[in-house]
Amino acid sequence: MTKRARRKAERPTEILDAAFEEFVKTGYSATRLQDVAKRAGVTKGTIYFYFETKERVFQEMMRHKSQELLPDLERIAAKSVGSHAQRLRALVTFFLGRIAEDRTGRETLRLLIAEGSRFPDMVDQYHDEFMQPVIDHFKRVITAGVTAGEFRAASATSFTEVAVSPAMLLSIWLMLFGSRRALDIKSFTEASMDLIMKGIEER
Amino acid sequence: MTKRARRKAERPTEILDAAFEEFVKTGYSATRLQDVAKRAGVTKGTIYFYFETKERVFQEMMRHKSQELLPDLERIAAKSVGSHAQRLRALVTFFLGRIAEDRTGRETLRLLIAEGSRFPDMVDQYHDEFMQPVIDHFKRVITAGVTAGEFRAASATSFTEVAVSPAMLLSIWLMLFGSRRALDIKSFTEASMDLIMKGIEER
Amino acid sequence: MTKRARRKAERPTEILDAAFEEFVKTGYSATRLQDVAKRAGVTKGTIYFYFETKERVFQEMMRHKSQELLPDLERIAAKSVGSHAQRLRALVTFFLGRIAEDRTGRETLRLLIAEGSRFPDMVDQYHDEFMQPVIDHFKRVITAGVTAGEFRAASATSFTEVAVSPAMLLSIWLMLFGSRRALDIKSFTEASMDLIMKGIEER
Amino acid sequence: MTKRARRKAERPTEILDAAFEEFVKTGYSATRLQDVAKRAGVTKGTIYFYFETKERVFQEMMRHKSQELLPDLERIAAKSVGSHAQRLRALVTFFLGRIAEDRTGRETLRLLIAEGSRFPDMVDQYHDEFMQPVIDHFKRVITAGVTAGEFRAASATSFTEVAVSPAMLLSIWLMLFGSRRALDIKSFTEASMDLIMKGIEER
DNA sequence: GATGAATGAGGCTTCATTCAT
DNA sequence: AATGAATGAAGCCTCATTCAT
Repeated sequence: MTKRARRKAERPTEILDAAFEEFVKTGYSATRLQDVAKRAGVTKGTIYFYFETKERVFQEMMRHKSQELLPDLERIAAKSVGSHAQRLRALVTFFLGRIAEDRTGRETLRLLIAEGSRFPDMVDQYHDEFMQPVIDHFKRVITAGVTAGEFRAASATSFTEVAVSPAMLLSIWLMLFGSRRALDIKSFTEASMDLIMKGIEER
Repeated sequence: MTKRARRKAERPTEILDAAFEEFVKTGYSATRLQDVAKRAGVTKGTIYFYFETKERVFQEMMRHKSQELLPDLERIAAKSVGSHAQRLRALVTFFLGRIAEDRTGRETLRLLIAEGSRFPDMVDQYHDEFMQPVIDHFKRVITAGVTAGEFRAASATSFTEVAVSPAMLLSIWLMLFGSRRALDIKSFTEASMDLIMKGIEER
Repeated sequence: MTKRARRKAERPTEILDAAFEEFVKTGYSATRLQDVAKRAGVTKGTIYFYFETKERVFQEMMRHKSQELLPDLERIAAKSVGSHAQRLRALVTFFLGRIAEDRTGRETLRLLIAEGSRFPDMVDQYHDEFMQPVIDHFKRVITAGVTAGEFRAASATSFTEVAVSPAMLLSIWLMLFGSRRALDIKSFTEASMDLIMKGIEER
Repeated sequence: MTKRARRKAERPTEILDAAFEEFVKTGYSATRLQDVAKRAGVTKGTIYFYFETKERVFQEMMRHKSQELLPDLERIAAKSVGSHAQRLRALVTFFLGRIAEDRTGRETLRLLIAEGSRFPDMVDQYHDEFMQPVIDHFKRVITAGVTAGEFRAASATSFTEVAVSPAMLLSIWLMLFGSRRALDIKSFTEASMDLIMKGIEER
């Protein structure tokens, strides 16, 4: 494959990466495709060669950026061992840690929240392909723990959305306040773990 | 007071209310002041008689809409009675219930998330005047409960941000998925209460 | 006459004076009647009570401000004595001196030049009621001097517009460059006088 | 050079020429870029492709139009021969003749006078790059004539601004009154020449 | 007489999109 | 494939003018 051909094959991705940065910086409406082009090192025309409209660029970018967390989560879940409590701890640790590190995931969520009403399908997709699977991961481990007698059979274990709550707070806090009103991530993670484990364990 | 004077006094609020609806519908950039005007029953020019720029309309609107929850929270906290556990329950119940009912609060948060990078001062203000006070309310009750021996002295009770997590998940879920992917609010509230109370109570 | 009545009678003049300053500062189109009102210590509505439109304010202001130089010139001419050379010297001295001092006259000319194409009648009026009379004043003295044998009978004395030239240069220079590129008015006046007198005197 | 490239190279000039006509017709503030575009045979957007703002269009246009007289003046001065009196005559003849013919130069001056307070740098530039050089041209010839004993050593020859006066009167007269109050240019030139030459010649 | 809230036409400017090269 | 000149719809904002009080 020639260097030129390689570049050609990478163009769309380069454009979507550039689009991500620009959309994050100024939001959908206020972002100029001109700036996306400049950041990607191409010209406006080139963007229109690969994507029909600005909307399309946004949608493809979101699709492109949304598919990174889930595989890792599955990998973690697959190879997790030990008691159910240990497995749940591993899940929580990984998940919160990932959110703390993963700026892309947070910004994707931000864009989803910001532009959701303009792109309802995208929101549905985010729910079905990310949110619900994440909740289900938790549900699987927790339900197994209940069956095994490690966790209480109660509303806290049957409605696992609540176990994901700390992750959501962390996401929003980091995207909103970032460094301006810093959050002690380590303490927050410990507190979350403490609350969740003590909250569901059988006595 | 004459009819004219009465109108003048009410105009700014009418405009800000209309602005809220429009900004919520399409976001800051994509909202036309023209439409805000129409919704408020005035013309473009009138908006500029009361507010300098579109940015100013947005900021004033956010300020106007942000100051509704806190007083109620304080009222609840003030007149709460019983054990610390009972008081915490009352707080959680009120808070989640309020989020479920209060579309305005959720949409305000949505706008803050969406346009935060454009209005950093607004974000700081939101943290200082809303987020932190809410956390502090929880901290006060929980800390008192720890002192009284009702709650465990542990990370879950020292880092009270985590107790607010369910509220954040509920907010985001409702603003994002709304009716499209309904959440059983009653069950979620029960699960949250269950997790929090069991998670922090002394055994 | 009551104080109120007196104020009332002065209002139009106050407005025109304010209008002069504002129009001078920003030109006809860019001047806001709002600012004129504020400077005059009234509100927009009041201006419209006295004048039909912005155009009218401008026209009346120009009429108001244009009628100050001529009477003085006539007074000087009337009471001038001595040889024709002495009388011409007096005229030149007064005229250049007056231009140097009279910011109003210069700014009026500036506005006329700037907005002339919008107000052709105003230009005609300026010519007929100011420019031509000034030239005629010079012509009267110079022609008398020629008849008396003091001045040469030549084109320089028959086409007296040329004797007014230095005044025009001074006007434009002061209005354009003002203090930024200062002109030595005393030297300029001397040079003008020298040129004119030596240029037309009989030998 | 392709057709497209040729257009691109010519566009800015075409736009500035169109801008000149429109600004002359209605002044800076009242001129619509829309009309400039139409006259240039393009659309609004195209103007903004080449120039940042309306102000910029005006400034570039003034720069573009201001640089036409001086080179000719220098050419005339360079190849002038004969006595100093003859050389001065040539200069005056050329200068007044040029002003009479050169509508562009007069309109440029008109715009400068009209909009000078909005564009002070432009005024300074006009002084430094046009006014002063012209005066210096006259000064050079006259001073040489004084040294050679042809002209008197007096204020009229040391302060050469005065020798430029007739040109200024002619400019203003033509731009203000134009055809409405016609001036006999030939007679005016003769009278100017007569006054200047007799006014400075040694006897 | 005077006020100033309200109007709405109109101008500057931006930017998604097109298309000839 | 890629460019970038050109378009023109659309939005923010201004301000002359009106008119109820």
